[in-house]
Amino acid sequence: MAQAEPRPRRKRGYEKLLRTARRLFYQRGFHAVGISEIIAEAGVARMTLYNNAASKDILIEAVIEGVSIDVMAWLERGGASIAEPTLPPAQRLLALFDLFEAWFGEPEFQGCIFAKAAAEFPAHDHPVHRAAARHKRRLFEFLQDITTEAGARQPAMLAEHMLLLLEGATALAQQTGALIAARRARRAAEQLLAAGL
Amino acid sequence: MAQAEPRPRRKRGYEKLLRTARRLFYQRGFHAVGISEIIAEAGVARMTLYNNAASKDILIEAVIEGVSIDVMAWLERGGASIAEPTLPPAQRLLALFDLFEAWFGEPEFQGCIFAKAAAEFPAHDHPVHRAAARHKRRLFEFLQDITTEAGARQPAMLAEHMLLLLEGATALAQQTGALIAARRARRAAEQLLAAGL
DNA sequence: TATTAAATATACCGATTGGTCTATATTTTA
DNA sequence: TAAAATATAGACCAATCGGTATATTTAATA
Repeated sequence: MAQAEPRPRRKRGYEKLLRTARRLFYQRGFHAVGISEIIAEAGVARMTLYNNAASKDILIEAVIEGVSIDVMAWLERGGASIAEPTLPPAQRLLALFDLFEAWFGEPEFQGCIFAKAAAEFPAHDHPVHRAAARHKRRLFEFLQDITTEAGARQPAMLAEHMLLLLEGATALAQQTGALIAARRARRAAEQLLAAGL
Repeated sequence: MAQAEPRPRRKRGYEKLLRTARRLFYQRGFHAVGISEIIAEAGVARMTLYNNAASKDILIEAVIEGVSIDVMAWLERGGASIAEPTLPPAQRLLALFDLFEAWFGEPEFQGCIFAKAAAEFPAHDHPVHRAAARHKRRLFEFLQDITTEAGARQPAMLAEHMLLLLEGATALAQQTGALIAARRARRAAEQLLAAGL
């Protein structure tokens, strides 16, 4: 019964390409990073890209979708006790802000990759823009599940308030470099929770 | 002999170039729009750019700074009754959210140009990034003046809460296309004002 | 009016862009 | 082991990139 293999190593080159592209796009921007640089840094042949993605835009879309999947999986798996069932829901929401503060402090922090994607591909019907919007919707639903569970009077509104604060804090932290934004957002969240639960 | 400094000549071509660049950069992104397209659309010679700005980056910096000046002047002049001295300060803060809602509804709305600039020029010491951060600081001080005048217990914190909500609403509106974000942000602002005044 | 700054048109540059093609080699799987 | 994916190197492409050079013309001011 030799079945416990981790995963068939299919498309190793493309996966490495995706990881490298994710890093470079996030650190320097989608238009600022060229194909040649990505494949050189990934140590991969040019055709490894075009055999798997029809264009740079589609590669970017795949990167964005990959990040979204990873983020949501991490949140739902219980990253930083957010989904910890023993904690009261309000505490789990506030834990999110602590988590964001830690994120802002990381040296690689460069803001929200979805906000950046939507900014660089402003057309609402562009696949990359749509992928970014999709993620924000997933995030909202994730928050709404918690506010509902917390017994909020208006779960959707409270979830949107949390999302507004998280989004604002991330944007300000990236623009001004002031990671205190997370702490300030947490204070605001505490007050909104007190009013809305 | 202290002479009156020579009146700067009008540089009509360059000013038209700046206006066109502002529009194109905002609508489609800084890296996505090339020099040739800008000068073609402005109907201006290539050298009109390079006689006034040493590089594309410096042109972008000038554009950003110009937008910041216009925005701040408009706010301080009393755009949409925000600086209307007859209104109570709390109402003036809330008027800002109504104003943002109207902005989100404009067909040309594409988010915050400063957030986009900071996203496309992520290096904190890049002149364009610094210019964007500068504007956010000005905005914060503008808000802080009002919260102070309103007699807030912690004017700085309240101002940052307002900024977080405005920033978050703008980011979400651009990414998801949902202009309801402004209305939701206003509701949150009402609650935070009630708690903080 | 003479001077001079500002704007013009156009040709040019090397580098880079995203993308294609081909022919060979390496893995994976049936 | 053979067949079928997958990855390889690298030449090649037209188009565009940001930026420079030069010589000419337009327009504002002293």
